[in-house]
Amino acid sequence: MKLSTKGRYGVRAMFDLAQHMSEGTVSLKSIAERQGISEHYLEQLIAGLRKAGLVKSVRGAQGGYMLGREPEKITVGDIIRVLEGPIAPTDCVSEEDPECCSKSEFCITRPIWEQVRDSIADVLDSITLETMLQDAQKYEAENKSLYMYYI
Amino acid sequence: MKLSTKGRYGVRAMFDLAQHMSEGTVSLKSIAERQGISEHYLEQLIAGLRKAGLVKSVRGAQGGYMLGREPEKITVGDIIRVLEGPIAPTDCVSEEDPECCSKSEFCITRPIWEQVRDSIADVLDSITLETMLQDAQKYEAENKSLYMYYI
DNA sequence: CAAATCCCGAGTATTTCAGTAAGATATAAA
DNA sequence: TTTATATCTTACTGAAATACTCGGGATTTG
Repeated sequence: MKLSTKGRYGVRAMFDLAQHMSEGTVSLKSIAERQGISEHYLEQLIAGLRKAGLVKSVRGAQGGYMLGREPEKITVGDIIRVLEGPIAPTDCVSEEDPECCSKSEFCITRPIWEQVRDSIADVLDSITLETMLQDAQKYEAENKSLYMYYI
Repeated sequence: MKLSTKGRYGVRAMFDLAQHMSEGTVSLKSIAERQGISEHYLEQLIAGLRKAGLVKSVRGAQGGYMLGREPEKITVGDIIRVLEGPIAPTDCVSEEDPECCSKSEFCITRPIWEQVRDSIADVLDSITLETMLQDAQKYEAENKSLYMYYI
């Protein structure tokens, strides 16, 4: 029941992009440096985010990435689903095409995993990049400015 | 963010034990057969459950296993924690000794993983073997008796 | 004693994770 | 037009986890 680095790095990279929205495009290199993530590895993750429309890219010199849409329209759930796959504590309750065990019409444990799935999805879908930006501003206003993103 | 077979098999085995409480001890072989789980593999899982006090064992012929305490005092969360470790979508918010990234006093993403952890724990801790037995009885009363446990 | 049963440690094939490496393609600036 | 700066793409790799299998030892009942 652990998130892999894909999901965690992905959320940090997307938040980094949200923080630097005003700069137009942001290079992968600068994100990787600020976040302490391998550049090549982040490249693979962001490729998925781009295909899903969560980021846009501009090639060539002075190119880079930017958010695919407004930060209030991107949830943590969106990012996690792209990078970790559909939310599913088990295959039989996957958000997309659940692989039900054909042997059973009824399973005593399935409702449990469904509840787990829904409670995770509720949390992740309730948090947008915009709410994260607001939280960050709150912390800064309280002079607790020493937050970082190394997870 | 997937449960492994350890947790899933473990919950099924414990529920099986709960269903056969009246029989005194239940052999590993009979649980494995009913649940369609490898006997040797289940042996390893139940060893952990025994060390945690969730099941008791009786050695020798006619021996077997039984619940370590009343089914209303055993939650799905208890079982999952033994077999999958502390609930923790990331190491930095683990239920036991979280490994915080020393680089940061404050992290914008940690509160998110804390919320995820707590929502999972709330679900798993709210369900006991007793509530599962009651659910099973309800289904049987409705003649929907074809439930199975193969996940 | 023999059979049934729990107990214990080691080995193993497969998959996933978390990258690394190498090069192709596109564009802005000199 | 060349060069530097970027994104894009595919392939490879070492380490760890997963989901078992295998072999044998200890304990109790009939």
